[in-house]
Amino acid sequence: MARKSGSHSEITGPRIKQAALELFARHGFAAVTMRQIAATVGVQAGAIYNYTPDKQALLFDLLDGHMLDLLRKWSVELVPIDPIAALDHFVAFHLDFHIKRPELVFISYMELRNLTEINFKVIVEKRRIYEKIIHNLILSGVTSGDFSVPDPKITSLALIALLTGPVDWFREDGRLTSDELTRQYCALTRQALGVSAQA
Amino acid sequence: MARKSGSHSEITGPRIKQAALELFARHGFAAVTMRQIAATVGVQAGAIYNYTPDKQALLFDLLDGHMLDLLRKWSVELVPIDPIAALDHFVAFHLDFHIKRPELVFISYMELRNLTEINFKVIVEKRRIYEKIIHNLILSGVTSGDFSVPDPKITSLALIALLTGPVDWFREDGRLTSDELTRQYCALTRQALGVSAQA
DNA sequence: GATTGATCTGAACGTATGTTCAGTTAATAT
DNA sequence: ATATTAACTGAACATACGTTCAGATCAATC
Repeated sequence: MARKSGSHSEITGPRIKQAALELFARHGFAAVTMRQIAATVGVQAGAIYNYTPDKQALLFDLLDGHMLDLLRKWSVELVPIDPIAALDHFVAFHLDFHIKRPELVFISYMELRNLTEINFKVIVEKRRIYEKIIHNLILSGVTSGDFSVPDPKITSLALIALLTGPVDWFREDGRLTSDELTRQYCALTRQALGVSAQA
Repeated sequence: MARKSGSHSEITGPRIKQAALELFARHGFAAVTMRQIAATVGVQAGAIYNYTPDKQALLFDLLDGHMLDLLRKWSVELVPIDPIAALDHFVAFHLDFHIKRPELVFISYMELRNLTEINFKVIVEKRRIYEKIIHNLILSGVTSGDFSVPDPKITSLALIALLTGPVDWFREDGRLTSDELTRQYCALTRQALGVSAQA
């Protein structure tokens, strides 16, 4: 055997994924060509096919990896039992996770339709699992009397939209630190869920 | 002259726009071909060029028309002076306008990057004007003491994200009527802006 | 019924696409 | 030194793209 360590593949593979991510986010999946990705990495288009079977797999791996990362990271969080504390915890987690991955969040939202039917279903199922987390969280707060919302299902969808919004405008080097962002969104969501002023 | 009235152009033109809108929304601007649009309308690809100079203009006209429509419709609204009533009015207006045009809202958010630089600036400027409306509305409520928010600028951005979210999931024939949706989102935004419980 | 001109067809244009693959390169192991 | 083979090149493949345009079509006008 030749080229075990010191091989380029260990560096070229991730670089292709990274280039695909950035280009898909900036120009859209359909508008990006394999040659553009290759040029960004510094290889010829043919070389990409040593690392992915086709363009579709390149997109799917990015989205599926993103959702797996999200679910795995949440599964090891230590979530408080108290609904209000749990809400704060979720808000902080969701904001932190999403703000650190603006490109992945963006393409996960808007390149779903470019997935094949099978790949689409895989991603949607993972998303459904995540939505269930916040839904259950709201339900437990309503049951305990800590939250006051007219419709937990709608509120959970609204909350995700609210908490994902900052991805569009938050900048790490902006006038707002991520800590301040979290504090403000904790207050905002508490108000939105009708948590009484003290606590 | 021949063919003044009874001309096909009066019907084909709008049909091309409509087909482009639906296809752009479903598959993305870059993924849609002129031949697909033509086939949807029932003409050959070449015929489209009687109605638009190129594919780019097709996209721009949709987005610019959408923003013009939004700003014009708001400009003739009779907005209450009282900040809380004005907020309710804005929430109802924004939800109603956006829910009725899910495809336009979707492509306005995600096809911006496929505009040429000049066209991009035109749309972003119109969007800025709209954002200023809700920003000023919040500022007036904070000044009057009706609202309690830590940062009006961030809150205005969060509010737009919150109020545009339903476009993704609201269905006219779903279990929620648009009136109920409006009522719930009025309550949700009041809570989010810290409006005290009575009123 | 001949003329007009807006509307549309159908083929062609140059260029670009995703993907394949025979062959070159170069780092490792013997 | 030689053999081995992962990694990559560069050209080619069939197909598709946006756009153009000479000519066909046909309803309204004279």
